[in-house]
Amino acid sequence: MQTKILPQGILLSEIKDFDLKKTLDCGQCFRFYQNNDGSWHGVAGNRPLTLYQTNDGIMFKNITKEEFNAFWRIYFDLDRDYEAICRAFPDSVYMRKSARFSSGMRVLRQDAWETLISFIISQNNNIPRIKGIIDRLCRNFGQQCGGDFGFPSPTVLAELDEQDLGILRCGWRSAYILDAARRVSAGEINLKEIAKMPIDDARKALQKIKGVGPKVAECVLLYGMGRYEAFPLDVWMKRAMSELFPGLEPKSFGEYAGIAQQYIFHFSRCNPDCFTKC
DNA sequence: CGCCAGGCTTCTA
DNA sequence: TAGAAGCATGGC
Repeated sequence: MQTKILPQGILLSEIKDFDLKKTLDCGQCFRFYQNNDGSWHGVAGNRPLTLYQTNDGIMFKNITKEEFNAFWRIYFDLDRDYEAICRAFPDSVYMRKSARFSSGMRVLRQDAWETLISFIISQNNNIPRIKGIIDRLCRNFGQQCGGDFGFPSPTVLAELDEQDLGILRCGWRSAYILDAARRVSAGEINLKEIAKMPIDDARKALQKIKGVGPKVAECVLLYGMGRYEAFPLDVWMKRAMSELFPGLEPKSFGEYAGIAQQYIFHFSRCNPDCFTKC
């Protein structure tokens, strides 16, 4: 991996396994959108970013090398060798198909709070609407940063009530958002502590929040706490496990099971005919 | 228009 | 303690 400082920003080259579309459009984050010119724009926390793929590599527009190294390099998990991780996955036809189909996708290291709220919103919902609700959440209650809006803090949301959240049009999820905000804001739930706990303790701690069950907790651990052994099982993954990986369980996929999960999720969503028709 | 969405809580047997 | 109903909203 090499970085070059150019007038437009930081150009990242000689990087293996980094595909922007697969990474930003696979249902792990909800704040990035593709522009008409093919570039991507989004916000993580309070940091906006525009980036695009060129013949020479990936351009991170208008940022300093310091910001790249201190934040985006970690966010995009650029120091991990995905090829080596793939070699350690179980020897299975559908594992190989999933890894090949999804190659270039990286599992992001997002903020735990933002991930918690995002996946509370995601339940029994579809991705376009999830993105819309999160956009309204940030526009109405987030801090303005340039032309964008950051993700609102727990303390800001904890002061609101269900009427205030009506503007989100997120239905019954607003009670869950408020419960999470109040507990985190009060220190009753400490996300930094939870991130370091043994994983079963962390799961239990997260599920104390209203509206957080096994699936949402697993997503927070994987996408928001860098716990790569976490393995979210949604309806698609449950089906994939029983039909494509009979006899295997999350643990069978090892230390980086979460990456395997993301590959399999993407593969099976894009190829629903891989399941036996009945 | 009707079905369904990266589930969870609550109710019922 | 397992299984199903109910949940608000809108994308397709």
